[in-house]
Amino acid sequence: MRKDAQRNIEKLTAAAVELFTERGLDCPLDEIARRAGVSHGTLYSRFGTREALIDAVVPQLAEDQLAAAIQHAEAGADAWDQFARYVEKISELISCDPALSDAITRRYADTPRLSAVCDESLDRGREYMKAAHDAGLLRADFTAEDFILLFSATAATSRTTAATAPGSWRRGLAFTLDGLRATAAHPLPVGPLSPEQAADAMHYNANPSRT
Amino acid sequence: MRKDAQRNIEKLTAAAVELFTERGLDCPLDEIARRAGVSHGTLYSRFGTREALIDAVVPQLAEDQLAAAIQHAEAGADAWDQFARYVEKISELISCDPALSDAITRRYADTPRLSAVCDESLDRGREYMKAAHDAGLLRADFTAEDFILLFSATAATSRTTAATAPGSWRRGLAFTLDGLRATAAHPLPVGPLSPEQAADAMHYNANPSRT
DNA sequence: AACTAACTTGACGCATGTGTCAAGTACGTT
DNA sequence: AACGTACTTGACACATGCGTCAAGTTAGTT
Repeated sequence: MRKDAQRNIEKLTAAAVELFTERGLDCPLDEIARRAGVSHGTLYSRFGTREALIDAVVPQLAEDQLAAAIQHAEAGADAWDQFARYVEKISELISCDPALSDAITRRYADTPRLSAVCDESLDRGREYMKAAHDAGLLRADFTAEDFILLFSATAATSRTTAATAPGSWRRGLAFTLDGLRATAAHPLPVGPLSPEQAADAMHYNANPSRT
Repeated sequence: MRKDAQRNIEKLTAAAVELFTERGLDCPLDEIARRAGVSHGTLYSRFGTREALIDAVVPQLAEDQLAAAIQHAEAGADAWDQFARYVEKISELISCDPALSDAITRRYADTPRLSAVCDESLDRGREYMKAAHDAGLLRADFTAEDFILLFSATAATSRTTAATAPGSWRRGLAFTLDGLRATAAHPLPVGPLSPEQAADAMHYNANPSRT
């Protein structure tokens, strides 16, 4: 690898981090190249596909932030608190960083490293869930597959209200969390998603193109 | 107005109803023209803008369906039930009909007739809310402006899971509704949206274009 | 049946974004 | 310092979608 090529990769990586964070993983590749100060041909020749660029850049970003979420959760007083703080913090990440939002909701499929990072974090969520179940604080019919319902709801709410009422996803989430306490439970109208359904829903490639 | 022009308007209207319902209010105008069997130039000369077409076509659609929601709500046994059934039915409309989803979440702004229809339905929602408040069944800190949080969450969930687990928005909503009962209430982290914020959030023109 | 105004057409220009490739540039080796 | 290869460039082709308009067509009046 020649030095100039190496330098370009670094410039592209840095620009990608910035733009992904500002605008989400679907931002125009041309802009990334422009901000990096190279032609977009270079970007294609270095990374080939958007997915490859994402997978080269975002996992680190995600890992750092998701680690912070775990830390935040650990400060919880009891099992419920930890569960709630975990969900809140992930939601906060989703609402503050479009890149994280797209990562966690699995907007792009061919990003194995990124997926691994996110899966790992979800595993932690599952532990908090289990602990809260065992403590009898989280309603028993909440399953690991329900996380996606929480996160996609928050993602939508924060997108809708970001411009006018930035924090209000917290309000929506608080309503839902109150419904997740064991004491609030009423029978649910439909069963949980199967793990496969949840995985598919996660890999649902946004840009709805209801076409 | 010449007869052929009249006929074309009818063909366009019919095609628009179909495509809006299938794909949402943002479907390509060219396709509507194609399905109507006219050139897209005709569509532009008859309606001028997408908003004008929407406002000519969707209010009727919305009115019918929203009326059904009211009817569905009325069947509830008590004030809570009516409130819940109202929210559920609106959510169902959102999840089954992309046109309704875009209408209710106010995806396009310059559609006065459509807005009026939606506002009217929201007013009914407010009445159910009030009754449920008065009966002490709905948590006191839920405000009219919180409806948007509910609906945008459902819209997102049903978009995410429509392909794999069509009914699961009901599950997410059920969690939240359980959190809206007076008995489930815990203090909220942030205050309600102001009416202005809610209005802005509603008029938030989707197609996020986080640009 | 001729005429005119209303109407329709489809090609055009515009903008955004993806992905490719021949030609030109520059690295670093000899 | 000359050379070959790795690398970069920017124009190109492609696709989608919006919006316009001169030219052609048709309705319906005289």
